[in-house]
Amino acid sequence: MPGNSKSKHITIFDIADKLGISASTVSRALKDHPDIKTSTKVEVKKMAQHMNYEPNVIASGLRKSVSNTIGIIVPKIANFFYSSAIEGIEELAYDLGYRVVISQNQESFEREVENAKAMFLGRVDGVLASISKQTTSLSHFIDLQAKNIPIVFFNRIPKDIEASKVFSDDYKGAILATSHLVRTGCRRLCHLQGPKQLSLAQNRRNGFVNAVENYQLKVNEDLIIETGLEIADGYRTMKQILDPAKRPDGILAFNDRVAIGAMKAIMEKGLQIPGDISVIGFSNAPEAQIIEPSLTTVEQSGKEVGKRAFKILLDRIKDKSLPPENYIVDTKLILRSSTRDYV
Amino acid sequence: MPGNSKSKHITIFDIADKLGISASTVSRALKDHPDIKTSTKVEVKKMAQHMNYEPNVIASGLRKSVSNTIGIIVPKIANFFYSSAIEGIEELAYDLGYRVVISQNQESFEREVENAKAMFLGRVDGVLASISKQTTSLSHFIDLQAKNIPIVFFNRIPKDIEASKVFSDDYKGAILATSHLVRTGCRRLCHLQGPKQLSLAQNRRNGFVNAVENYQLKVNEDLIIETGLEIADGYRTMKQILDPAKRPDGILAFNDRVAIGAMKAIMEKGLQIPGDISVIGFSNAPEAQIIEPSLTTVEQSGKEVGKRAFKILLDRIKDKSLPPENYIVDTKLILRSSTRDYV
DNA sequence: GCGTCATCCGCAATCGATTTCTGAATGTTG
DNA sequence: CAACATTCAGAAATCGATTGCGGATGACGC
Repeated sequence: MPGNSKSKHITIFDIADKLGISASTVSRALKDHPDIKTSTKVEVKKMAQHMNYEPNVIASGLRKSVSNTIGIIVPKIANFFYSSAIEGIEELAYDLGYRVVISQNQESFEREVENAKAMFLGRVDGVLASISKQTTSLSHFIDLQAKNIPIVFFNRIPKDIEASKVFSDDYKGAILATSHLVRTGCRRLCHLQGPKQLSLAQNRRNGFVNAVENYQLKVNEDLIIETGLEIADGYRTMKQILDPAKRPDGILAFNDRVAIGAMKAIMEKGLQIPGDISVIGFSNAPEAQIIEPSLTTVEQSGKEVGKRAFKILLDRIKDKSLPPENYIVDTKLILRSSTRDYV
Repeated sequence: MPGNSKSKHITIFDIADKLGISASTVSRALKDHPDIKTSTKVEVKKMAQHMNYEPNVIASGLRKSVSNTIGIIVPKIANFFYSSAIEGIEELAYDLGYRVVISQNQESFEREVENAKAMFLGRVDGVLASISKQTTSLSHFIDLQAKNIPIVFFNRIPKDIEASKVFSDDYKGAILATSHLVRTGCRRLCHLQGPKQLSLAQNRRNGFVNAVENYQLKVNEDLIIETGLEIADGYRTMKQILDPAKRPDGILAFNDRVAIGAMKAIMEKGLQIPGDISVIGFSNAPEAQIIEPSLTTVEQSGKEVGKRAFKILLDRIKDKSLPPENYIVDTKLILRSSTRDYV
């Protein structure tokens, strides 16, 4: 318990009084302003330390109109990809003295609009956002930009907006995965596609289609089916196409959870994975290693995406005139047991 | 694009000028101060809306010395329990106009101390914290309290501190789980115990021991083994006790991940779950439903814990004189396929 | 001895909202 | 119509740090 901590905060005035100098000198001394001579600086710093001075970032922020805070908008925090991304962002931000405030849109457009507004009210210095699956209009983000708050979109990115974007190479990932299915003997390929509005769903689909065509195989439109994001969605959708006559022998799912749902449906039918049907997911979520057989999947590092997005945002906070920048985080295929070996 | 949005923020002075009144009147009118007559209030509010005025929370916070921000310290965001807790907290906080800033201690004591300090610097109105597994000293939290910042600990709670605490009923959960093992025929019971410093590990252990004793069974100290938090820990530890002579027939693991590691080790040996060995986890993480056989586990709702903790914190932010309050969130056993049915 | 500079530091304004103090205008009562 | 109460609203101080401008001091040259 050092000294007289009267629950009152120490200010630069307190230091100034103690030293018989002015607050402005204290302020300058503390930040090594050249106008202040070294001996004074030393004295001030010593006293500041002695008095346990901690600058009030609120006051400083008011004056400088910065908050040293960045805002994150994600669909749902309790989702491995997003919590990983946040983890990555927080790590970097923390070391640079930035605070990270979080809000979730819960896949709701209205909520996302509110989130964006709250970010403005909170005077964040910049925003990292992943849009909800409902989002079509972007005016809430454009408003933010108009107020000179830089935005970097990550993972779930909107198309029609001039802004920096960071996302995984879904297209390449889908190509890799689909090619692997073909090269390990699959011929009737199926894609359990994600919500159409999401550009990453489109990219995965395009990768799938192009890879199939590359191998001179027929793209069976009946086997490209839009589904949801959850295990139940994969399960339900898969059940519909397990009819022996038309069933696929290789599946690229929109994500790992959908893949797992599909696997459950397949195994329930008594079919073998990968013997009868190979399955590949997307994300490399923790569940992918748990399911039996373990799930071959396209790895997307949420942490890496988050970090990249943060770096790009930081540059734009420091220099608002920088043009938008896109960054595509590499993906790779993680081979596990839900696909066959090469023949 | 409404009007002249010169990227300059609208202030109460701008409104005052436009209306030919003073800023103080605007301030009062906007918050329905009785000194202001209704007609003025209406005018001011209309103009505020018209000019797209948004109060500057930084400035208001500086004056009122509040930040409408609460801080959360967790070990790791990308962990289902914590991300669920944060999700719950954020939901409540958002609707009440509180911002949520997050930092993770990464299971490091030093980092936690820094986190706590950063919370103070950021002038948060209150803190929700889960301590790292390394934490023994608590002076960083006591400092925070001394500065009049209320703290509510959740889940990972320290013992020796006068503060509000919210945690799951680990003791009861362990009793329920252990009793279930006994009642479904297990006789040689094993507990893969979590890090000793964590009080929740102690509570689970105590529940386990007491339940075993309740059934007049012998508590085999060799089968109470301290392990880590991860799949690999469960796997490694389990392997050591699969010696046919001494192997257990029922296991209560510290958490689901440890349980899953243990299951992998058991199945690798060719043993049946639950035929030869029953396994119960703790948490009801998403992985518990994925593993085959699906894992019987003690459910702990991170969301519920987070919400409770936030409510208690909020009360203490509003009235700093409130005494500490403890809340124990109920747990229940989720029966799945890693345990036998009743005979 | 006086002007010129450089060095060092303080005054006061500023950021935007809030709040205390104060006073003017209006209304009420005898 | 005087005396007093009530209503309403402005001026200015405040929160704490920052910063443009300028004052004070001393060194130096001519």
